[in-house]
Amino acid sequence: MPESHRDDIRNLALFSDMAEENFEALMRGAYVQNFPPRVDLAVEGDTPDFLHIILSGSVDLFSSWNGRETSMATVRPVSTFILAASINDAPYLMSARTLEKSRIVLLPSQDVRDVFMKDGDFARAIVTELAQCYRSVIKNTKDLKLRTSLERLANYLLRQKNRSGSLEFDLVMEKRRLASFLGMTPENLSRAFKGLEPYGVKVQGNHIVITDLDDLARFARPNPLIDDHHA
Amino acid sequence: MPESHRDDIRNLALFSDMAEENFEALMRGAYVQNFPPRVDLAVEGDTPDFLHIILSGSVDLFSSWNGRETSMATVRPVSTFILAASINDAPYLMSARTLEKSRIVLLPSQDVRDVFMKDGDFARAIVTELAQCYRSVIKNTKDLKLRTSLERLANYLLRQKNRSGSLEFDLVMEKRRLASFLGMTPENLSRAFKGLEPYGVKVQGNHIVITDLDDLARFARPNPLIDDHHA
DNA sequence: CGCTATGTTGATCCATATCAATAAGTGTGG
DNA sequence: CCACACTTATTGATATGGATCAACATAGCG
Repeated sequence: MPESHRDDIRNLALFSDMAEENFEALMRGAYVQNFPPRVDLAVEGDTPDFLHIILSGSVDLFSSWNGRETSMATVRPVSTFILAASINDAPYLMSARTLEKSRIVLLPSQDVRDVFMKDGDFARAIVTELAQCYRSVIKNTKDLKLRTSLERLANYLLRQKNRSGSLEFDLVMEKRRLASFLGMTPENLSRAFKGLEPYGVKVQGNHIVITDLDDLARFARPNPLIDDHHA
Repeated sequence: MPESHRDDIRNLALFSDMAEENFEALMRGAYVQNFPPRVDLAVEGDTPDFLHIILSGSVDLFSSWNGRETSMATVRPVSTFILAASINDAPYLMSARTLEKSRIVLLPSQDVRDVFMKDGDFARAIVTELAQCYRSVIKNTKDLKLRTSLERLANYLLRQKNRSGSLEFDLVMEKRRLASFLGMTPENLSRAFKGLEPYGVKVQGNHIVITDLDDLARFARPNPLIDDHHA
């Protein structure tokens, strides 16, 4: 594995505090792989052979039931995914698929569990990571249960505005997937964008311009306990 | 604190592996309190002063936004709640309220974090607990996004059947709260119960009888990756 | 025993899904 | 580089799941 990747991983909060020898042990068993778009990395129900770390590209986490499918999250560099399943040695609850060409590190789950058992600092870092994941999912549940689809879209756009730091930005995923992520159909998303026009949202393709932030915020009523990710 | 409570807590997976002296340290700062029904134990947004352990009774975890409210989970003995917020020292994402007369242990969050920092076994136990919580919420999200309310109710009844080990059981919560938990209105729940009659579900008050398990299961299509809690 | 909260039922309304048709991209191979 | 195929996005018409409103019934509880 190239030195630069090693450093990227080492700098992740999850790995930055652990003993050097334990980190080395993990890296010895790790390997990096490049995947083309639309490759299945994991299927829900499978046992987690590897903890995944995404170095570049993006990965969709999604779930299916009874012929229906929904997008649960998008993973972007540099971060890990399916940590809970790896640690618990329990079946994946979500499938993972590359959205674009992606470079991914695979750490054998058994190695991760071995180091977890002997390195208290690693265990503590995992706690922090899982607590954040847990809180993110809770926020997502609140978003789903307490808001209409129009409100979810409005707040999503405000979050994207904050991430980009600008009132103009491009959507980071296909509208089709955004709809699924927000829990609606593509048709409904299309109409929802139209429905936000009166509140100062302009849409051209995947380019968004917020022309009246106050108006949009007044409608969306963003709330840190739902919308501030990593808080 | 009475010896019997001490043992109940010590036997929780979260506390069973930690060093005796650290457990004692936690217990020294702990105190037990009895609450009547409908008492607010925590309000979302508050900073987590205590990790709560429920010894008897039951507690509702719920969230609000913009005048709407939804029940997120029910906590029953013996287990802890709002662990993620306590460890992260981040604001509560859910409010907590006793549903009935409840006996609850309060552990100062600072003590918990102190022991967490020095006891690797405790840290590992927290990982296991959080990983389970995380997976539960993910399952809940899948339930919400992939199923209609009728399907959610059908699968809920099958889960209750498994917990009780019998085709006849009583609902463990008010229908009003069950509706909120399942993401529907009380009126809709009432009609959903009616809608399950053709599949062999009999309802009298809060007593449920499943008269045709196969038929109900054929409609509900339960799935371990959504419905098997603690798996 | 009444008071109050919960549960049911009916009528209606609204949000969202579905179905269908078209348009607009996007990628591929000739 | 273009033509074709295929996927995605949009728009309209319609259906339906679920919410809301209102009336009434029921059950705990003081």
